[in-house]
Amino acid sequence: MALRKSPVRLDWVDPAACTLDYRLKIIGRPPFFKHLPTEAIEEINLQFHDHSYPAGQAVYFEGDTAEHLCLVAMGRVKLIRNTASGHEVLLDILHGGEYFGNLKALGADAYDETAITQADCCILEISSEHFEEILKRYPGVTLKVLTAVGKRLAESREQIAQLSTFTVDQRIAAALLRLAGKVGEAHEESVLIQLPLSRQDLGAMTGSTTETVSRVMSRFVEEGLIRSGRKWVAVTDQKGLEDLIKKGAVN
Amino acid sequence: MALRKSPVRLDWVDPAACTLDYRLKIIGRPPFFKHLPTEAIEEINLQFHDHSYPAGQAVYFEGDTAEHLCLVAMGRVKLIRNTASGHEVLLDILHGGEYFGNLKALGADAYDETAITQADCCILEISSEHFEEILKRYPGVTLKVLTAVGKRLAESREQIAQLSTFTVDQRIAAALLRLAGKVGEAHEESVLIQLPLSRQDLGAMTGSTTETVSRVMSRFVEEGLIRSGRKWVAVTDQKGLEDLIKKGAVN
DNA sequence: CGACTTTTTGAGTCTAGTCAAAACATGTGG
DNA sequence: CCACATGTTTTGACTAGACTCAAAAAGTCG
Repeated sequence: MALRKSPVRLDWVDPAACTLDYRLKIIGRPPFFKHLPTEAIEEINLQFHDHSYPAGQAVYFEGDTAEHLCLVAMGRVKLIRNTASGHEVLLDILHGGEYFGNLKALGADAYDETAITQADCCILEISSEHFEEILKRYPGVTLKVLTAVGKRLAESREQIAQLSTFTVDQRIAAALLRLAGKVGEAHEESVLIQLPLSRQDLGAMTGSTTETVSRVMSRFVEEGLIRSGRKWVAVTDQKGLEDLIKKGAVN
Repeated sequence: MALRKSPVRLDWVDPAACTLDYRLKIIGRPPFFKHLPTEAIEEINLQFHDHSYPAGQAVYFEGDTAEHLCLVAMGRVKLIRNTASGHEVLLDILHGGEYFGNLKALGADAYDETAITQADCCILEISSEHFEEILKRYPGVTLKVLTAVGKRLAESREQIAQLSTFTVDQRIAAALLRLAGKVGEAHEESVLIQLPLSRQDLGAMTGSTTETVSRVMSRFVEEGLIRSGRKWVAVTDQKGLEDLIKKGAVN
């Protein structure tokens, strides 16, 4: 069921790709800027600096002083925590228009996770101070930021509940559905998850191991729930995966 | 090693206990009100209503329309999520001065967890609208709320990392240390966790089962790390528990 | 093609869950 | 104050899900 070549196609990122037009589009995406008029976005744009990162490079490390709020303009960014035991936990994968830097810029001192580019990226960064100025100038934004963070908190708690009660099968199914909903690209028979996703990544997302993920995914393929190859996955039977998650209810 | 009677003593709560003085003290505790002058606290106080709940009663349920932000004045409140599989996940246990209601009041529609009193409680509640008015009147508060929510997000992510990589032993040790730090009461040889805490509660906190928690705790008692009885725990060897958590590093 | 990475498969082990029953506490009412 | 009803904790035996280690197979890229 695996294709010869990965069907995942990420936009090629060259440093010049972040045109003014594109920057404005990206800055207008986060829920806390979306409602602002074009002039405001243009003004805010002046405070952002863009940086290009090749795939696999760190934007910042866990423990660094939290000086920036970042927006993914192009590419994909992984948020990772390294535990004392040397294990890697993949907290989230972000794509165009999503913010990170965890808003530590506001009050806390250090980043509590590492941000690594998963593909070539263009990242827009704003300093803590400039962001606070924006909050002062556009008071409505603060409340929206609060809502956005609240949403992330809710998601984290959902994740906690899942890790606490789901089997590995269910956690993997949930992760695939979440990613499909987020960066899914509809094809004839399936929804392609538009990012390079290895078994190891999935293991780190679900609190499992590469080998176990591999076994489970092979079974999912046999059962016709997904199609998958090296570093790519497509969901073919969304309802089937959802049923698998609910199935725990029988216990 | 178990005492005949639980050493945990919670203040008795009678409906009249929430005197004006006490209310003002509690309202001044959350990080987002702490910095306000007395007059402001007094004004804010007028928007809060107090409610008494006997132990084991729900303040609100998961899915209810999120209409209130709450403060624990007296007693203890458990934040719980019920999964589709019928399992209970204990997200947090709150005590005097801590807020809950998850700030859904700001933007989102429904509570995403159930709040149940673990002991007799006095809860201060404020409506969504009144809270928003306060945010407008005291602009600095919004930013502090944001910081507070950000902190909870960071804690949740820590929790995710722990669930993903820790063994049950380590998760239980971490939970005990967290609770000891939060509601711990120093005694000669130990730190008593000042709340009624059953093995089942600990199971729900650590994504484990009553039986497993019981076995692990018995071992902890043997090893002199804790002392425990029916619905109470005291940490006797904090460093021992910390070592246990770090021990994963050997893997 | 050949070096490298990722994925798969296999066998063995162990942690933690399940089910069932006993032991223990606690509070109640006689 | 004792006996009973109830809820909590402990213990035991068994099972199974998932991890570990090791090696082979399959993709990918220069």
